[in-house]
Amino acid sequence: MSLRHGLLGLLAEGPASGYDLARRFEEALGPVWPAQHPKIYAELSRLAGAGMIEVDSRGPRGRKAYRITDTGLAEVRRWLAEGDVDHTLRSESVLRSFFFWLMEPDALREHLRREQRFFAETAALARTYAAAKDRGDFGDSMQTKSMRVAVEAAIRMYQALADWAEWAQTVPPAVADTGRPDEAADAARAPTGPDEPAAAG
Amino acid sequence: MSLRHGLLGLLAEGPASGYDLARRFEEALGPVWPAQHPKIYAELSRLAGAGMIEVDSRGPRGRKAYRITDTGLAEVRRWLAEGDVDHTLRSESVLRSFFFWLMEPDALREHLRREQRFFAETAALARTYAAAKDRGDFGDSMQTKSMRVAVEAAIRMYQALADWAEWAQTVPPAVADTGRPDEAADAARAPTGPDEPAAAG
DNA sequence: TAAGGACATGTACTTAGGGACACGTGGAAT
DNA sequence: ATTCCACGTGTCCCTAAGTACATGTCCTTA
Repeated sequence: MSLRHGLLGLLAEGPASGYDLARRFEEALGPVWPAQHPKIYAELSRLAGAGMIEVDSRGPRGRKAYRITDTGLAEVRRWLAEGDVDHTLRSESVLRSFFFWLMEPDALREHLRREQRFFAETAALARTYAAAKDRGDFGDSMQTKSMRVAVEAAIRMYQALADWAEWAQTVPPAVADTGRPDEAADAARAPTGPDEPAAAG
Repeated sequence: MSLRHGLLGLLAEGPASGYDLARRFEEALGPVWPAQHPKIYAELSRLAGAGMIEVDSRGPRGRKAYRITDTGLAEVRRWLAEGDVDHTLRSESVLRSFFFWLMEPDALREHLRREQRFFAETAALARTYAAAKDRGDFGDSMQTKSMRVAVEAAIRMYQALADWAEWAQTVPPAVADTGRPDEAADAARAPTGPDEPAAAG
């Protein structure tokens, strides 16, 4: 349940409304931890109920800004100190790659080109943020420095994926010219013996 | 709903039971797309209902092996051909990094060391699979080649994250000596004006 | 002054994910 | 003979995530 801690972490930087937090999630945390506003408002209520945040101020359009409490601050810190990190990297791009052999060579090439472009552009975008931060455009608070570290992760991951997509385009000749995809597919549908052992571990 | 397509993709390689598929998801697809057996069995029923798979054979302990149908095969192919790829990379590791400024310098250093080690080890493990495949240990079917491409993604992503964690350890001096973490936290709790504009986009 | 868009908060509903529980079988080793 | 373990399939329930819907306000611009 990292949304809870994401919200607390953002509120540790200063008071913010649900709307603010939704925007920050979309803009900054979105790529690594998506969250829509309904979830955020719901979680804020829960956090307020648990005494981890409290209403800091009320603004124009029913705006409610929340402030983190000592309890809330202790909770984020506890979460950060606790070592159990979930290391799964859900990636549909990589999931798809397991099944590239089912694609037509042309479609695959086109797909990889698109993926490469997307990842390269995203990496480039992250680099411009990093450059702005390094120039000091956002000040040099500790929060900004952490953000810089997070952006560096984005740069490296997206660049790695861009490189991967580029590299994969050099492989397809081998993938493509092994035979028609339908051979294997026919084999799959044929009533063969029950098992083949799982391949990779 | 990629679980559905993951299952269809695996079944395109040949008939398999829910148990087999659960194992393959855990062993091969786990890091990029986790799925537990209850979800898998449920989804298999749904797929069978939709005529995308059918029972291929029954084995010893009530074992049911499924086979993909032409409808099912068409559906995976449709999914693969359709361009809408969800590019979010849910990563708790990176999410946490946004909040590194809330951690004590020592704990942070230790955390980063652990992360680096984990990612490096995972990358190394992926490399041994890649090497085995390159030696031809798993044959050279098209499926194996796709798997090799997927493994390459794992290698590069995990290596990127390992490098990132290592790099991050060289930054902390700056993160650490900017001031006591509690200053900012105190500021967060202080009843200041409602807003500061969201920083990064 | 009318209209459009950003601001702002929520509810309702549906699906996905994950853990706990439940049950039974076949084979291998003690 | 018994015991243990891997095999094998499922249900139940709670939480998380995501989409659609609903409502209203303030400000700017045509």
